[in-house]
Amino acid sequence: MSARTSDSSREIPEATVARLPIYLRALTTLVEQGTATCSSEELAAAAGVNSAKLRKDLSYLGSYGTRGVGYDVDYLRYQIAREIGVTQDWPVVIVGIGNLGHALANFSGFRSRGFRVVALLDADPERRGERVAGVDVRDFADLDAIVREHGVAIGVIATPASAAQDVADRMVEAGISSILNFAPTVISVADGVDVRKVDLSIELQILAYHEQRKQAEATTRVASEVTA
Amino acid sequence: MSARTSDSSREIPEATVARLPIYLRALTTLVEQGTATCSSEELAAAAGVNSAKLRKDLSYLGSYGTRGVGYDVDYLRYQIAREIGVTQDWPVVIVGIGNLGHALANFSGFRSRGFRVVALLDADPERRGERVAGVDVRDFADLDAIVREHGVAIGVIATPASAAQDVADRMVEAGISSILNFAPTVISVADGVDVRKVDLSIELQILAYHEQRKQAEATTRVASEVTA
DNA sequence: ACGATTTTGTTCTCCCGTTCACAAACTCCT
DNA sequence: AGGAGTTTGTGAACGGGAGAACAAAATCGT
Repeated sequence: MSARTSDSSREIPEATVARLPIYLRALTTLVEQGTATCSSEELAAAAGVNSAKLRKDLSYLGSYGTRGVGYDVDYLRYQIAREIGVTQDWPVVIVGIGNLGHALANFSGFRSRGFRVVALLDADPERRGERVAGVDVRDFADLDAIVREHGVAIGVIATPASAAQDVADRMVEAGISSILNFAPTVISVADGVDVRKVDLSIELQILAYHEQRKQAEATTRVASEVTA
Repeated sequence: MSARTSDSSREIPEATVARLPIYLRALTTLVEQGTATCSSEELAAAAGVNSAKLRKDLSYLGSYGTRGVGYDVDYLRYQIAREIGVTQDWPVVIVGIGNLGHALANFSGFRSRGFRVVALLDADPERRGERVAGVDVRDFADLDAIVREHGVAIGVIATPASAAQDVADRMVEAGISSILNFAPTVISVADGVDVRKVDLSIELQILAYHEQRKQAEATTRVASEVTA
């Protein structure tokens, strides 16, 4: 075991990693439709990307296609799933069971993609005993025990912004090393811990910016037509 | 009106646009704390970015800082808000009032940032008459009338994946030109329509990939320590 | 009034990601 | 068997964003 650095040494670019789940979903749809093989062109169309980009992305994983033929849908699907790591089961805890926490707990896309919600936590005693999506809401203080028991590596923060940093600190302390943050605030964590954030209002604001530009351009065009 | 292309001709890079809302939020926090001025270093820290990047981002909007001093928090906040377009009021419709739709309708970050939910729509007759966050759930067929009446430009899709493309088509037809898509599927729209997507399971999968890598590296390290 | 100090705005360089274009490799048909 | 037709995988060119580094401009102290 020395010359064969074969497998895990390939460094996959971040932009590619972000697209692999999209390809995975497109392939799953194709499998359900009974499609056995597909070309890069077809798969790219289903994923909404350029076919050259798709091929380059896939090339980072290996050579799983056949020239002149295309890709075996089921085989490629498995390879991508394995590369992402969703062939194994990932226990997840959700902290903050408000409106959003409820929605997340009930989200079927978790379960179907290798994620299992092992605990719902909330600091508010009022919420305890409540049962959401078949899981009891428990005390946030139980975090340590739950992480240890289930070997949880991924935590989801669905609390108000004011609580997010504290929750993140406690998560990292408990041993969680990947955090998905829905709270509208920047959280800082130690090196080695990954944080991704999802912010509804930021997405809307980006749309608003472009919308404003579109509308401004439209009125400018009208104005110049009038003066012309 | 020819030499003075002054104002709206500045093309702001997409990466910068995506960060402006973060700066806006950080500035709002500073205002609430009663801070009058701040340096690029402080603001960058609050926003979780590099200070050089922050300054370059702000330079696309104009010269709103004072060398040797920093930025007037309230003034800069207003300038960014105006640039993004959140000084005006944006009417928004949400389609699909399931768990996620509920959470979105109740999300306070909408209202506080210039977005007003003018209608909640669902195709399921069961849901009608229900009242969420002070807004009645109405028939999806009313979309055209509502868009016309309120001048809605932004639509939010919170339906299952199977319905998303159809909803998007109807939205575009009704005159909506910016869509925020929460359904886990790729939707295609005409040119000139902006689509942004938020996908919970994709974010989790990206985290899973990195988590898997971290764990693989940890075991490799242990293995090599054993053989060493 | 003027130099020291602070902090912005901007230039320059590097790197990552996208896209084009084509060679390699496979199938199919004759 | 061999040529025509497909489709993948990749080398190379290109564009945009990130960060370092510095010049310009403001304040402050003497």
